[in-house]
Amino acid sequence: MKEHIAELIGSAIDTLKQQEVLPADLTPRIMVENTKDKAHGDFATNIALMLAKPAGCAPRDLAQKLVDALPESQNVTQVDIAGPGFINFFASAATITAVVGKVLSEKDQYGLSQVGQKQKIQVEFVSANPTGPLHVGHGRGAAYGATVSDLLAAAGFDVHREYYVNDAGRQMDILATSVWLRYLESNGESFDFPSNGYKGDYIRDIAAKVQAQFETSLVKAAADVFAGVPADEPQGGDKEAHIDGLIAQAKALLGAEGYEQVFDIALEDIRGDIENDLGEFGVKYEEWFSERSLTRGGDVETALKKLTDAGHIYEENGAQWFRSTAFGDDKDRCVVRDNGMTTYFASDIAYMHNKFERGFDKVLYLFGADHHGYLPRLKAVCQALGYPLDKLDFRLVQFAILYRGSERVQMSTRSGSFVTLRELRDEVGNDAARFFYVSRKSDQHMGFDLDLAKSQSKDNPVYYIQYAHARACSVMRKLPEHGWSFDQAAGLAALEKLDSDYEKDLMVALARYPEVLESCALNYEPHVMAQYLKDLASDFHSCYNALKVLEDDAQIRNARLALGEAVRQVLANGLQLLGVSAPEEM
RNA sequence: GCGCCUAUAGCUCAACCGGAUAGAGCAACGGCCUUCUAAGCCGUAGGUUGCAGGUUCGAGUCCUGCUGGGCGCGCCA
Repeated sequence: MKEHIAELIGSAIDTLKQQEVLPADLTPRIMVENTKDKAHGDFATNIALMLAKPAGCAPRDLAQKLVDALPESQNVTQVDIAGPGFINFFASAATITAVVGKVLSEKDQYGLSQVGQKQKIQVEFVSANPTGPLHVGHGRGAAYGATVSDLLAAAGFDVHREYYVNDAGRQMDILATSVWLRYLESNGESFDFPSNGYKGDYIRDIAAKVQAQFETSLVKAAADVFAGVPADEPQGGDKEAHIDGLIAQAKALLGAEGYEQVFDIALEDIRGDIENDLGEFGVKYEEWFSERSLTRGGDVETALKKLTDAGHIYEENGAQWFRSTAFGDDKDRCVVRDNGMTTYFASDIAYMHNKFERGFDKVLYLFGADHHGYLPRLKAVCQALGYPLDKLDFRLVQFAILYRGSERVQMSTRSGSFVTLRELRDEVGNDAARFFYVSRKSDQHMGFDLDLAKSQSKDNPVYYIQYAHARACSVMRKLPEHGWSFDQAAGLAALEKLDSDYEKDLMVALARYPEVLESCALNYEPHVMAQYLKDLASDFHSCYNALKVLEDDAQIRNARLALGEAVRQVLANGLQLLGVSAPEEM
């Protein structure tokens, strides 16, 4: 309908151009909005306000000329000029009721868009280091990424969801060594556990798996393990040097093969656990992309060579640097250390190169807010590799600040004192957690009160929407008790009998769904969908309380059933996109 | 010190890429179940959109400065 009105206005503008009221070279962006106030009709445009200056006349005068030039339309019953020069359109009853039949025939396809034109978009999100279970902070990124991905798919994009597994590097070594030390403990060795090691209980669980698979074959005496290792912090030493010393000892005593066995058990256990956790949360990936595969497959080398050949790499102090300052970054970035090891950033370069090589039209990074400092260097990489910047998109997801009541919860992965995503899901439920996470704008800081979220009650807005859905189902279930059944054709034929504001509001809301979906997808803003569903549910609850569906009058009854079913369908479609279930009864 | 994000009702958050009287929920107060699920509905109250300027027909939205909060600035990952 908005498109239709925009066409009418476009036609009027063309007419005015011919009459030389408007300059011929004008190509205005015609904006048609839903009105907030019923007195302003159903749709409004501010076009006269925007074109007043180029036309050289007062907004209201121009509005009048535009209205005079508007073509006739069966869909429009009245056009007003209001306020400073808005043009308000009143839609015909048939135009408004048409959406009900459309929803009922398209069902779960209603609202899907082809705006993405099957463009291939790669979405990377969560990508937390596989050094422990996900905590509630990761949950927001997971829910946001999954919903944005699903919205993009619904908008006609070919979406490839990806989790980048940081399975290389020092943190993983610390993890593997922590597991091995716990394994030694359980085999009777005693020593002070390194202060910088991973201390969560899950480390012992993994150690038990090492035990089950290798029994005592990987046991070494504690005295040998700690021989020559720098002192730990509590003993007046340096905790970093201490843990690095232990890692070196683990590699030396176990040999490359033995060390990798422990390492791989730890990695696969935690990565698999994360995959299960996210899977239960309704968050699925097309691909779990291994960082190690970039190093081992020569991708890092290839990407760095490409940058070197293009003259973006230089050597200094025995290390190699990427000249990211040439593309607006604060400082140049090291890619190969003086000891010959490539940096984490070198892997990032290779990964981006790899993404582009795979032919994605768009590459979307969803980061936690603490990674915002990476944007300039990643944009630099994109340009240095010779790809246009508009292929790249970033969204930062702000942290959820945790509270227990009014008290702030401090979190640290290393110390093991975090609230896990799994704990949250167990206590709040997947539906409430998914909904809560995406109901705020992603770049907005979010206060997450655990006590409130765990309260399992009315405070969780998701129930409000689910209840509306369940109510619509409930009415349908009641039909047989009265000896009735739903006659859809009769209902659709009688829609014009639904002339209350309650019913009209509902139909207008239903008609908005496709544009809400499209806008959410293109702007990566799932919270707008959450908001929309709350509004739709609210309209439905109001209508439900004001008007009885199961009337004796068969025409009205079937018409209201048709409307109710259409609302139910749209609620179900929207909830599905948010990863929230749509229960038939509560 | 430099950079990014942010500031809207007592609390948690919206406001459709500059539009009409800034909206919901929770908390507070008052009504509505012998009628389709009261996890609901209706009503009342609550605001100088952090502060000060600027841009224009028009600013919560855009620009500048200031203040408060979050985060980031390694040959770490």
